[in-house]
This record gives sequence, C-alpha cells and structure tokens, in this order.
Amino acid sequence: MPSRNISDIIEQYLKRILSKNNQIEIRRSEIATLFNCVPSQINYVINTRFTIQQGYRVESKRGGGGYIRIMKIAFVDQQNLIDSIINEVDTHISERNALIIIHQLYDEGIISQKIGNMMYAVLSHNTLNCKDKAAENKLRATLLVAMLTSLRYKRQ
Amino acid sequence: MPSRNISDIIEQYLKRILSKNNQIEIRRSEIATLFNCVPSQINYVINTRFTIQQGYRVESKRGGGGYIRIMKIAFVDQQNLIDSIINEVDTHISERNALIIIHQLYDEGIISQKIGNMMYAVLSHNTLNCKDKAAENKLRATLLVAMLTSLRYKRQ
DNA sequence: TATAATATAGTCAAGATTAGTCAAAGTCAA
DNA sequence: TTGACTTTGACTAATCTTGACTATATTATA
Repeated sequence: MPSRNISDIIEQYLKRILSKNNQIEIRRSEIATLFNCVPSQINYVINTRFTIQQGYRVESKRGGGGYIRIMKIAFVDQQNLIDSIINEVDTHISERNALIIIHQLYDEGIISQKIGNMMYAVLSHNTLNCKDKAAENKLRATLLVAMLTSLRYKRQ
Repeated sequence: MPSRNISDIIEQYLKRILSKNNQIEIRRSEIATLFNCVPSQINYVINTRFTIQQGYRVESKRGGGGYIRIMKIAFVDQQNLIDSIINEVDTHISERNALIIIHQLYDEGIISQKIGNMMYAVLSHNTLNCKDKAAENKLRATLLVAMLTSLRYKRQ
C-alpha cells in the first residue's frame, strides 16, 4: 500500500490505531506537528476518509481542551437493503414517496412504528413547509438520506 | 475519556457526587480553591453544564453563609419531560444544545440509541448546512419540535 | 436601629486556546 | 493538458479562562 502523500499516511496512522481501539481522540495541532503539516490538513483527511459512508463518526470540540474524536461504526445486518433504498432517493422527493419509503422500512422490519412516526413527523409537508415546492422536496430528500444513513450503523 | 480542561473536571466532580445524592450544596470559593481556578469559573461550569435542559436546577445565596445548591430534577413521567423540553426549545437552537437534549432523552430512557442517532443525523450541522446560521438554527428548532411531538404519542 | 464592614455569589468582556472553513496554489496521473 | 486530488494559510468560530467590577446577605458597630 504505497502512500506518497501526507493525507494517505495520516489516514493509515489513524486507521491503524482505530483497528485496535475503535475510538480515538486526537488534538488537531499535535497530529499536524507529528506529520509536519498545517492543522487544516487534518480536517481534509477526516472529511475525505472518515465519513459516515466509510463507517466513521466524528465529534469535536473547540477551545481549551478541544479535541477531535473518531469512532468506528459497526453496520447493521440490513445494510445492503438500506443502501439500495438510499440509492432510490433522488435529490428531491415528495411527501407521498417519502411515506412509501417509510412504510417499506417498517415492512422490512428495519424500523419500529415509533421511528416511523418520527420520520414522518420530520418529512411531512406540515413540518417542512418551504416557500416553494422544489425547495421543500430537496430538503426532504436531504433529511431522508441523513436518516437512512443513520440506520446503516449501530453505535458500538 | 481524558478531560484536559478544568471545566470538564469540575463538572465530573460535581456530577459524581450528584449521582449519589441528587442534591449538593457547595461554596463557590471552596470549589475554586480545590481546583485552583478563579471563582467565576464555577459559574461558567454551572451555566454550561447544569442547565434545566440538562436536568438540573440551581439555587444560590450571596452574603455570609452563601452557597450554590444544585439539584437533579426528577420528572414525574416521560410525557412531562417531553413537554417541558418542547417548551424550552425556542424558535432557534444550536447543534450543541440539540445534542444535549438528545442525550437527556436517552438518559431518561425515552429514546433508544437508534432513535438518538437518527435525531442527531437530522439535526447535525453537517446535514442542515444552511446559508446563514440563524436560518439553520431555526430549521433545527422546527425539526426538533416535530420529533419531540412525535414522541408524545404512544403507539405500539 | 442605622450604618459600616465583611463575606459571599453574579456578570461581563477581554484574552487564550482550540478546531472549522474556504479558496488559491500545487501536484500528478490519464 | 486537463481535471481530480492534495496542500497551504488566512480568516472565522467555538469554548475555556481570568479578573475587574457589581450585587446581595450577614455581622459588627455606632
């Protein structure tokens, strides 16, 4: 695995630790110093190589005692099914079609009624209520994909 | 989980006592001396980590024999807690405060980790990502209230 | 009792310490 | 040579720390 750029090297460094610990907490500036790069390079590495889709969750805090915490995520069994549903969702989606997807999730046993209710509460026209329909459908798709993505993994 | 700043350490100290006593009375200056910080640091800790939203109530008295009393709030039932949280949510809410609310719902056993993950996925800055911060905080509040409201219904 | 002295806690803003954003410049492979 | 990816740094934002000043309660004193 030849890595000729710093980003790859930092990625490998972090993932090696994560293969043992499944959670790490770093100081951005420390890592930057360690690899002799600017601090914002760490953000670049995290944004390109530690995304939710890649199975990582990242939390951070600024200020004194600040940190960046990276957690490895375990995926649920129905991951493939959820992925295929995510692919169905376009950049825009109507309330009606969103509801169909919620029902599908329930029928497949992926979500409970409680979660289904919550999803509908978020995606309903009543809640989103944008000025124009296109904007609303776009926001709805964004939120739905975010929710579907969250269903892909189980925390710890 | 290493805490590198005094505020976190003081928070942990107080919450450990509160996990046993559910009420604690301190002298601001004593705690400040104990942790080698200025007295107003205690106010900072209380204002950021012992709010109503986090399930604490604080009383104090100045002058001779003054004190700060921190009490863990006991909610009559879940319905009650949800309602009070809905009331506290303003027209705008930051990601940080939203996360605090999600944590409290989880701590009180109202939501599962799965729902908590989903709520966070919806409310995170990463997902909402509006042009200006005010708009984002407003949308976040709308969505949070919708989700909280959906939790009030008991089906299944 | 009225007032002064003392003992607490509260507020607020400046400064310190982190991390985040964004766009320009650089690099490299197709 | 172009386009995607990487690197860099100036600027921004969030959080924590500190201390001067304020507010309030109690106790001592005139």
